[in-house]
Amino acid sequence: MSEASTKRRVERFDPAIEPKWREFWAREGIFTAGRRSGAPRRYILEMFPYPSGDLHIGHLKNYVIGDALTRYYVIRGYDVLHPFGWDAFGLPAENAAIKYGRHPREWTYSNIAESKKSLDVAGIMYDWSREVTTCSPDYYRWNQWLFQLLYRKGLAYRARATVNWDPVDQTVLANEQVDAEGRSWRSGAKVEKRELEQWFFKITAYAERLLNDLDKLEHWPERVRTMQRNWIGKSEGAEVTFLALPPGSDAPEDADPLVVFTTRPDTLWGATFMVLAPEHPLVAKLTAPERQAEAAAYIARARMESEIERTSTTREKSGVFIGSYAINPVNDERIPIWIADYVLMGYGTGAIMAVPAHDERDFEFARAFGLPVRVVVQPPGQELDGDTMAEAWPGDGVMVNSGPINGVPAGKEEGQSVKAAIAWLEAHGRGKGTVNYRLRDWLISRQRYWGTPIPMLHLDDGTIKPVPADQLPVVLPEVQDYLPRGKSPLAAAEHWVNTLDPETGRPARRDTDTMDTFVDSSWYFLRFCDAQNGNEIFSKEAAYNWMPVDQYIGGIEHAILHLLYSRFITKVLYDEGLVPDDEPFKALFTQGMVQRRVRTPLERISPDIVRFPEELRRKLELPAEAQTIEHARTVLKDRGYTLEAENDGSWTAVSGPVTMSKSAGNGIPVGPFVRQYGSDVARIVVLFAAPPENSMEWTDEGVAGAQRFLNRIVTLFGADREAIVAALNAGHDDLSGDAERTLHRKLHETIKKVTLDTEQFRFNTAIAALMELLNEATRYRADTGAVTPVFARMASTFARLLAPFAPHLAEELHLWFGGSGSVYDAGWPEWDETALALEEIEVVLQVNGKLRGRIMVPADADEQQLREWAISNPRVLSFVGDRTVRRIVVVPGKLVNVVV
RNA sequence: GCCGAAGUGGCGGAAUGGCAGACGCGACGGUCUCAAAAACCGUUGGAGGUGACUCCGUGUGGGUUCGACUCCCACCUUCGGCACCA
Repeated sequence: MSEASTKRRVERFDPAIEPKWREFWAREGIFTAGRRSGAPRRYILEMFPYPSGDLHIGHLKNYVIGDALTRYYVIRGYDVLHPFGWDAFGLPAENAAIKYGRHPREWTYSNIAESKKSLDVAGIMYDWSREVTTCSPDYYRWNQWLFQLLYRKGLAYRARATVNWDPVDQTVLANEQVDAEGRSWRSGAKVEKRELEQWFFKITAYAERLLNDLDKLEHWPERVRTMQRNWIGKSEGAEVTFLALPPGSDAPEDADPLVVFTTRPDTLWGATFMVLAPEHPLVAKLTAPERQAEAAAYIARARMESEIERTSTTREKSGVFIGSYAINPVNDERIPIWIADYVLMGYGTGAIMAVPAHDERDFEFARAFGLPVRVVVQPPGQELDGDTMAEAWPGDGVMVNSGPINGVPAGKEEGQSVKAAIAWLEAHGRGKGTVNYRLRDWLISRQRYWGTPIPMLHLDDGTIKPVPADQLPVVLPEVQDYLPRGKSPLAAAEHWVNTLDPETGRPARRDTDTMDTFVDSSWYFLRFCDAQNGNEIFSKEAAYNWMPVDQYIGGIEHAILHLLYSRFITKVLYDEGLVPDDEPFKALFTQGMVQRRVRTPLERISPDIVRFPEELRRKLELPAEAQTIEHARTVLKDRGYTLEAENDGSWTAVSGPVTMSKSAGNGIPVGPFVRQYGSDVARIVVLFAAPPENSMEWTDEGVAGAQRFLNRIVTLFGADREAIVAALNAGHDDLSGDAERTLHRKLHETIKKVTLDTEQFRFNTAIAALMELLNEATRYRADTGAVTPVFARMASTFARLLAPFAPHLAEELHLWFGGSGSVYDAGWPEWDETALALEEIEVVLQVNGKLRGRIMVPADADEQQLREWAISNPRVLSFVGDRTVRRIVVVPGKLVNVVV
């Protein structure tokens, strides 16, 4: 160890340097879009949050990733748009208002101020001149404009819909707010179904495009695309028209057409009964008088049940025969009509033909009620019998008992039974091939206060018309009581509700519902392109300038709803010619969660007995209040906890890693952490611990490691700052020494790795590469004992490579090394491939694929030479022994494998 | 049940057909100190050997290949999504 390094003073990374750089960035507008007009553009966006107030580290991860990418592209010379805003409408503000009597607006804006402060002290840099807040009339007026655009295009319509009704809170609930047992999350009451007039957006009109265009989104995670594909749920089949005979009639002229959807029209000849959803509109007419009571009871019961209960696969089949029959159009057979809750009104036509022999659900139903089973697909090598078969046969085979398609191979391909059956149906006018989607239209009405008023007028004669564009926004009125009482709280604002139709002067009532907040977030990324435009939703020019978003970053929990809605609205606006692309987000990255263990101290009541706190006991359902240490250890282990001894002899129960959250109480508040350790430390912890798509565990050890890394940077360069400036000015790098060449090569390897890794979101390995360079540099500095130009060049480059990950320290180093202005104007270093080349390289020698030795050879050694060196190598020879060499595989620059 | 992803040291992870375990954490040993912390240096997949070294090792079993953590087949486990969708 050299004299120089042992005497080196230990300096520490000081978080107190951070505030001045934040002020500097803001003052200089380093991260303001348009600062480098003419440079290549980049739009980087993190999903905007609901403003929940004070942020913890778990919230921060998303923003740290976006900030690192932004800084990387800014230092590379791009013109970057990196804006931020607030998804500020929604229930929490309203609930707080109900609970504390504070106005939702006041509550929301104070939360925004707090959240913004957390982002500021963390040094996450946005172009705040483009900030949007969805609860501001400046924003939601364009929500209303958008609603009216969809209305004009026939994509917004009004219809009756069944909603979840909480009889205790007297309010409508969203599907997500009803638990698996059909109870309200707030009141715990059993939710009822009610029919209400609601507004819908016709997203199903775009189902096919939303599905097909998923193939274009090659920079989206495959699992998100799969989830959207499943959600859209395309299935191809046929609609077949049966004739439903009223009870007691056999005359076809009395019959009503009854359309069913099926993906297996080829099995029509095996239909032995028909099932309608209990809500099906023809049920009332088709129910025989003597069946009336039973059917009504069944329908009432089904109505009480939640969707989840109804669609549970484990429950027994239930249903009621309603006393009438339908005529099967392929063979004119009369089959009984049942109602059963396993048929859903919302999918297909709400009616099915049941083919028990070849459908598992129909089979169960037939066996439960003793209905006949008729085989129409005979599988190869088996003889199915409808009376004895134990389960349905959904597989391949040959069509039998099927009139015109007998003998056709079963299947969906060309020349197989499904296509043949559709051809037959269409030729005879009894049905047609069709496509069905699981996706339903987007119900956007909410009977709640804190949202965008729906900008429509209802006239006394039943006419519904848009509020004229020049009267937008329809501003949310002030109300006394935010508690919904069956209607939106807006309905109580009489002076607001009652207005005049400006065209005719006739009295009109305003729509009292507000829009789903997912409407707000389905186009906010477009508003960022032109956030202050007071005349239009955004200018076409601004949208063409920035859209689509180059990189979108957010949580997997939005994989379906938000992303699907945004894609839909973007397509609508694309069809209007307002945006340049019909997809909003070119690339999507879904980050993992930040987790932290929860530590609960136990009370020690004797040397080997501990007492569990009440809360922990309840949470873990622990049997006893106090336990011996040994027993406590076992009991906790069964619940994923460990028991840890503290230095003072007390004991702590430690949970497994759980996602940081307010409710788990394990969040690390951003402000205090940043003041004590620095935002640069927090960033390194978050980015280095694991690949960003994985969840990561936040630990004290991780914090110490990140701190150590930054301290070692400061220690290595701090004392040498003047010498480094002098060496940088001294001119030529002397690469004649081995140590210098090694350091120079390591530097260029690092530039390459950090560049490529950062572009691929591999921040953990990029930072690992910087650590390796620091290790190499520390070694060099200790061995050389002097600041050489090569070392100085490395130091100044290091500052720039650090800029995406530890921005404050990067600026500080840049300043130390004589840089002027911001490190983000210093340019990103380029690597030199020639610097990566070695004169001598190590080649691996293998015998039968096993490593047996290494030799140093000139980098340009050819295959023949390598072959000779390998077979004359003593270690290789000793492993070859007296066996004959059968083959020699040479990979120049890498290895030689001798096969015997 | 169906679909998808993933299984590598004590831990987070690295290596995507060519030296398994980069980088970090932890642990152990040392230097400094009255002492501790910090910092620094060293060791750290397992087994064997005084040692140079040897054998084993990427969930399990097979396969392809001169060579497999990496590609293919089957299975096991874990996580996520969907789930009576006709």
